[in-house]
Amino acid sequence: MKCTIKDIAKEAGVSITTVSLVLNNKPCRVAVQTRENIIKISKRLHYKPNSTAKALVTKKTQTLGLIIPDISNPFFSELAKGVEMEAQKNNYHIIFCNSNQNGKKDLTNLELLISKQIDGLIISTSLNNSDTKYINQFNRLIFENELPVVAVDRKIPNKNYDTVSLDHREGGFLATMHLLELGHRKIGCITGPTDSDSANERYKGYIDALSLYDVPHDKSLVYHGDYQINSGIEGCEELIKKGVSAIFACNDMMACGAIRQARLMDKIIGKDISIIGFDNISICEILDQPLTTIHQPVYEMGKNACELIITLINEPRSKNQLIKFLPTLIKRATTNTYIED
Amino acid sequence: MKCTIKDIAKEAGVSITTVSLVLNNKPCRVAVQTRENIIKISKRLHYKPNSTAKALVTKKTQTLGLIIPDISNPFFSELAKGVEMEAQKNNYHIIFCNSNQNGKKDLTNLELLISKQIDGLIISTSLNNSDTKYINQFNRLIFENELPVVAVDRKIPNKNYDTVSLDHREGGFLATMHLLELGHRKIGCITGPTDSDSANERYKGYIDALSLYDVPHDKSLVYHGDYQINSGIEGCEELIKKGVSAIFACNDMMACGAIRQARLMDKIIGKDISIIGFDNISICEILDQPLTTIHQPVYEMGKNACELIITLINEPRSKNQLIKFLPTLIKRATTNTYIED
DNA sequence: GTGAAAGCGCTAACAG
DNA sequence: CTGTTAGCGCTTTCAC
Repeated sequence: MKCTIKDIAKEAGVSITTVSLVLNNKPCRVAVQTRENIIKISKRLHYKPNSTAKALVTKKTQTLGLIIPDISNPFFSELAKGVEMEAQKNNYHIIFCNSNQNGKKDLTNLELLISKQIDGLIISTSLNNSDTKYINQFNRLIFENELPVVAVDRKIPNKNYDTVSLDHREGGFLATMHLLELGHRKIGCITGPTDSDSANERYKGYIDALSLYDVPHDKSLVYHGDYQINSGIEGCEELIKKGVSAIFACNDMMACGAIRQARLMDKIIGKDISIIGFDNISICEILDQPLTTIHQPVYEMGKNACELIITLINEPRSKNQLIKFLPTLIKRATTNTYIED
Repeated sequence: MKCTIKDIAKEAGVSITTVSLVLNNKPCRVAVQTRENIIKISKRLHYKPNSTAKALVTKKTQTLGLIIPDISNPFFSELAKGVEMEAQKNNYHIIFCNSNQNGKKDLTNLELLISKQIDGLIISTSLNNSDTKYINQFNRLIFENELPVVAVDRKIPNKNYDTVSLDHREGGFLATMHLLELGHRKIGCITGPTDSDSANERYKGYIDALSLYDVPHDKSLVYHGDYQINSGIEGCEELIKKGVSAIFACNDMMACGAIRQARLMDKIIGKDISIIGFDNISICEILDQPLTTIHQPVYEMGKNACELIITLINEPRSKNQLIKFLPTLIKRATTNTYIED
């Protein structure tokens, strides 16, 4: 039932070498007739080469590892899609591992993937700057095994691998500029968690834009959130009390919370108050008042990371790349021109 | 740098057999001292067994294939998470493939996965009943390679593999019963696409509930949608005109559309009209008026599918299983007691 | 207690 | 144009 290269060789009355040569389209002069015969037989027998055996000798598994914090997070599932689609196109397979925001798991997953002889790794790490012990072990493993690595979204501490990420600062800038251009001057900001680099960058972009418009940076208009819906609600309440006419929420979840709260306070969104989010999660469009937000080209980032790792595999000495994608503004219904009251 | 069993053997001054024995904890009498020495050396050298080589001899790769239509769909990413978490627990890895709703890709993906010697397959197929040619090839491949298979959510046409799915009919029933119990009698239904089994089942559940309450099934109160937001909008408009006091939308996307439309028509949701969805996608909670809906335990389904495939791998003769998960009602803010006007 | 040797399915020199 | 042979890294009988 299961047939190997041997069975075909026997059936065709040739050596396994010849079969291997033919089936791999090697530039080798095999008589057209033998060639066709071998192909015919391999089809009849439904021959499927054993990639495990092949990998053992070629040292190439055509398999990539993908380590992410959580596949059920829309950001990462979209990323995974981009990676996988590109991989499929290039005859690679993806083994994915959830690390569950647990830095230690990044390490154990890496060990297992190395055991599996992956050709390259794409990782959005869960390692924190404080996990020194794991970080060192992680980097040593990569080094010892000469494993090509591409970091996505978050860089690996203490080491500069090729990286694909988003320019979060530019995103924060874009969002705030949009509000400024609409005439708003008293603009509140609900930030993300302070230990997140990307959240901090978004916040920096907000400051950048304000200073470009010579708007003094009033720290009392900054509410420190945690990317969860509740901090959107609480932040919004506080900021409205302080009289802001617009709010930049550093992610869409918090923007949703802000909308909810603003309505509760009888504000009409897009009139009494403008709200802009960040991420462009799918829900933004579905809302009965679609959310203005900053879009991250996540799919493209995944695709790109995959392209990059494949290049790295084929040209190990290619120079280190640091690709930053640019976010874009998606204007929808929650932001509008400032009207003095 | 990369070290094999041989290196350890040489270093320890023993044969590779002994090393293999020790490192695999084989019930073999190896002197405690040699044993400890081998373990120490393998640690020092950071030995990582080559699973490719191991697989070649054991015929087990500890790898599972996961074929799904689209990882970026929240349903499937949640499913994938359940599968992967359980796999990790059992020392299996997951190779995932998107088929992009393309039945033919199910086939090519399967071929590649077989080449990779996966131990088992979990699949939510994109094959339609009409793809006879591919279906037959698909089923033949599985059979010839004696590959353990678990179908999730959607069954593979023409063949009864072990299956993990949701009782969609019960879900439709639950949703409609909820509305009936609230006193509604003129209940509209926005269905899913007619070629989707699960959509049809949900609709059947709606009919079941109506008949239980002796409410005649008025076909004019059924709007045939396609699971997209727009059919929710259009369906809602039509149904409101027909004077329904409640709507069962067969998925949450359409329910969102319905809410949008109802508001546009100046109806107060939960008062003038009750709306219930299906799926419990994450957005339901975030909405400023959280959606009442039917929850599918997707994560558990993934976990279960993984458990099932592992059982199947270990006990190939275990009897065919057909696991149906039960949906649950999540009461939130969009449904309420019927008030006569 | 430990080792020699065969072999998993395949590729790749090297011969002929 | 085709076959012989060695070997990838590991497990597993069987012998010592």
